[in-house]
Amino acid sequence: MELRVWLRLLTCTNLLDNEVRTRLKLAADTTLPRFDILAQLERHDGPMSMGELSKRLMVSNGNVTGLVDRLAGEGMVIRTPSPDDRRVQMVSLTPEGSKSFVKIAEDHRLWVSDMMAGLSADEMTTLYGLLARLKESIHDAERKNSLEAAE
Amino acid sequence: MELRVWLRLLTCTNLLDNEVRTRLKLAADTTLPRFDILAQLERHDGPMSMGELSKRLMVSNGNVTGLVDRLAGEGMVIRTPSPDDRRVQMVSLTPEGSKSFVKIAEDHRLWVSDMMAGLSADEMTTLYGLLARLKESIHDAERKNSLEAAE
DNA sequence: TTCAATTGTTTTAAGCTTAAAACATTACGA
DNA sequence: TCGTAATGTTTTAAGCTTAAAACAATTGAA
Repeated sequence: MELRVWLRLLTCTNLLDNEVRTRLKLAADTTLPRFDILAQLERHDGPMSMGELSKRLMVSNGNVTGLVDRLAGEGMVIRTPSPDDRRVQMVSLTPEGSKSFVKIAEDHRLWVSDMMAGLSADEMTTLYGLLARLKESIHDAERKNSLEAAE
Repeated sequence: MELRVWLRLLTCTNLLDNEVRTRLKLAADTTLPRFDILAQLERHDGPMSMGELSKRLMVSNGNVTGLVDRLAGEGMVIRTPSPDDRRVQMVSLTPEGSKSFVKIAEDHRLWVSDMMAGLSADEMTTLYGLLARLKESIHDAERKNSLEAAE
């Protein structure tokens, strides 16, 4: 049973994820990782260091370096050296990047709503709750596992 | 609300997925895509063509080429030309590949069960049902979307 | 029979991802 | 002050992934 739930969870996530990526490509000729960077920058409202971006997005430093390279090449973001610390690169949205993000973000919200439209409000609430429980369960298992490993 | 459910769905899937990948690496020094290939071959019981593998796993042909290259390098699978059609490459598990798969598959099942242990049988059933509903909802949205695109 | 379309596989180019190494700079203790 | 440890970023090597191009072989219609 656990394997079947896991398989279905994976199927749903992949369906949704692929659909979002496809539409992002078609509608805005961009990718999800790049969109995520723009989203973080927009939310933060002001320049952000590479390291902070990497921490917020929970991806490696090197990954952010490459993504920001491409976004900078597209004129969506700009890198500026920090005045306080010469190791640090600050990244900020250009006006074009900001404009582009706002436009896509609204589409993105609509796509997701659209794909979940078949579930009632009650079902959504129940699903939301169960996923919270699942998250806890996974965390518990991870904790238990790392304790065992530490022995 | 839809965005919040989506975010939580993604979080759960990524947690579980990353944990499985990490343990697969630690316990068997392999990767999920390679494990998936072995699983298909084991289930099929007999040689399988590259194209069939690619269709079953729902990934591109080129992707399978690379994965099978690596598995063959590790001695887990073997490629043999089809006697019927000289375009076709058949892939089969070696005894070592089969042995290795059986060992890992049992671990894999335990890991997943372990990470879902916090949910009751009722909760699992409810979650399973809701995910089925979600899957339908996504398919409906995709269908609607492709009809619009065809206009 | 012949040749054009189809089918099966591999290669190529590009992007995402990570871990680890390499660099650059800062911080801090002797 | 000096030198080492820590911190921030980039580079490198490896793997996964796709779409599209290239190849190889088969099929089928004229």
